[in-house]
Amino acid sequence: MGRGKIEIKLIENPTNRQVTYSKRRNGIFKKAHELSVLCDAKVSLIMFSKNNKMHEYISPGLTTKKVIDQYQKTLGDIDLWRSHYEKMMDNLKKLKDINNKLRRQIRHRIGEGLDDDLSFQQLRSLEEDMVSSIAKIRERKFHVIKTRTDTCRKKVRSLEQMNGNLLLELKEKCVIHPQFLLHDEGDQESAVALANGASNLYAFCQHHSHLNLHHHGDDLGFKNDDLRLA
Amino acid sequence: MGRGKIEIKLIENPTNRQVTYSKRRNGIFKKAHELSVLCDAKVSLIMFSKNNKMHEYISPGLTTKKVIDQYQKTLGDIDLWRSHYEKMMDNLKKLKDINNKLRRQIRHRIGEGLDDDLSFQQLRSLEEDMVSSIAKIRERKFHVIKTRTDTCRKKVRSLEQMNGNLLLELKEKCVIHPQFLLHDEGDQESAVALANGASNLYAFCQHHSHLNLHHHGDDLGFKNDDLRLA
DNA sequence: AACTATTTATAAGA
DNA sequence: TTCTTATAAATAGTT
Repeated sequence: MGRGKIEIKLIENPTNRQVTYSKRRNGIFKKAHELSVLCDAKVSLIMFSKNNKMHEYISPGLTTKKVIDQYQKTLGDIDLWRSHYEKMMDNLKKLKDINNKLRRQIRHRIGEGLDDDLSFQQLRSLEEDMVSSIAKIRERKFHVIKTRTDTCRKKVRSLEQMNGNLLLELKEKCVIHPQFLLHDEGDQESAVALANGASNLYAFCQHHSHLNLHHHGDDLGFKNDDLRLA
Repeated sequence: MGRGKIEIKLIENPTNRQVTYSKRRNGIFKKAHELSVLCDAKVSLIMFSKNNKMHEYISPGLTTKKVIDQYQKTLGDIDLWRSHYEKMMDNLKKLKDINNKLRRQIRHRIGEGLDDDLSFQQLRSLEEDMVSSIAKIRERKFHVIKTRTDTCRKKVRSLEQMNGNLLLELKEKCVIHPQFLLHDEGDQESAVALANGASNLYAFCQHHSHLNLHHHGDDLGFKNDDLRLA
């Protein structure tokens, strides 16, 4: 803006440079002040000319010291936040590394990526490890099956006991009301069928007394598939 | 500069204010950079918006820290110089005050400016002081006169002694060469006259023996006026 | 330091 | 936020 356009590069002529410095310095100071007033901003403008002469502008009601203090506090906060951020980034990186190692191990253990970078020794070691792992798994499997089988047997015994009791009760009732007794086969299968009938009767009672005795989730410590396995 | 002219006062509308802050901030940063490049100046521009968001510009190849350090050093130097200057000014002022008091005192003591601002008490005190001072001066004057008189008497005695000796010497010489003896009056005045003649003779002898016995300045502790006073 | 032809910045509007 | 544009302001070169 002026008689001619100028390139933004060092003005070689010292006189021109000095004149331009003066003029533009005043221009910037004016603009800084306008910004302070228009937008209620805190502005600190410090400049040293080529011959180290200092000039400064500071928003009204402030001191350069105050601005510098606020500046340094802000920087400090940024540093604080940045160090925190950097620690998080470090953690993230470490976790990703571990994650990748684990994924690789898993791939190896499911037989993938074995020809990538595994030495024979590593393969042998992996194999051994897998064999001993399988042994452990089997041992555990048998233990679980045995436990479930035992549990199931206990249940069966308990139910048989209950059935026996119910059967006895039923027979007593039939003595009092003989019309209930259609057949008298007295074998095991009949007892079970009667027990099922009793079970249905029980469900019927639930419905009418508005009680909710259904079990949710695994509150009682075993699930449907436990029964299926038994 | 814009579609309309605006007054330089706080923009009340927060949206407008924010927009203007953004635009003008960029404008100032651009100008700061141009100044840095055109004039090889060190520019540090720190600003905080109304909601304490910070923005800064710093000349290429610099850090805000460096500028702040230089700023503080410059301020320190200014303070240092100023404190030195202020001490000098203080001293100067004190000396001027003392000077004025002394001048005033002197004026009073030579009887000038007595009606300016002196109370009766002060005048009485001044008078007393002057009287005692005059007494001291007189005392000293008499002491000096007495000392000089004594010194002079001693010289006279010494010279009379010398004269007596010379007179005796001269009489002896006259016995050997009687033609020198014109009168024989033997009284005091004659003795003195003869002493003066002897003095001349003595000067004659000096001249011929090339001895320099003249005394220079006050090497001997008394001067011509001492003799006049005696 | 003052002037002025130009360039640049920007207020308002979209 | 960004773009446009009429207008205000800054300033380069000159006196």
